[in-house]
Amino acid sequence: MADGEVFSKIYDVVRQIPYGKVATYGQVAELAGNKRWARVVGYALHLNPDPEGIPCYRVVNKAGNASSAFAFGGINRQIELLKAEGVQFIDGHVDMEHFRWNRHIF
DNA sequence: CTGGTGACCGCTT
DNA sequence: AAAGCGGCCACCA
Repeated sequence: MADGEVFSKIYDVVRQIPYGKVATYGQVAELAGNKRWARVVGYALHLNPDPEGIPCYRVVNKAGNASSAFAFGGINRQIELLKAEGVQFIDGHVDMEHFRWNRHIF
């Protein structure tokens, strides 16, 4: 599988996101290898080949706001799922100050 | 086959 | 300090 090596890493990183935490596209991209892949991360999640194994709803932009193109039944659905995990929201955006996945880069 | 886009972010000036 | 631009991957027309 020479094609999709980056995608595989992105999916792997997203799967490593713990329960009750959220990660940003840039952070996932950075953990995947390069920060510039943030855009690729968005596309990778857009494909979302395994929504059950890849909690793309735990991935939000740096602003802490969910993507407007969320396709899980509505943008609200993602917020509801995150709230169900205990993630706090401030004025409609995630409290990145305390719920951002604090993971250090290898 | 080529061009352009997309759920984004960091860096440079 | 603020604003603007580019960049990487894969898929569609």
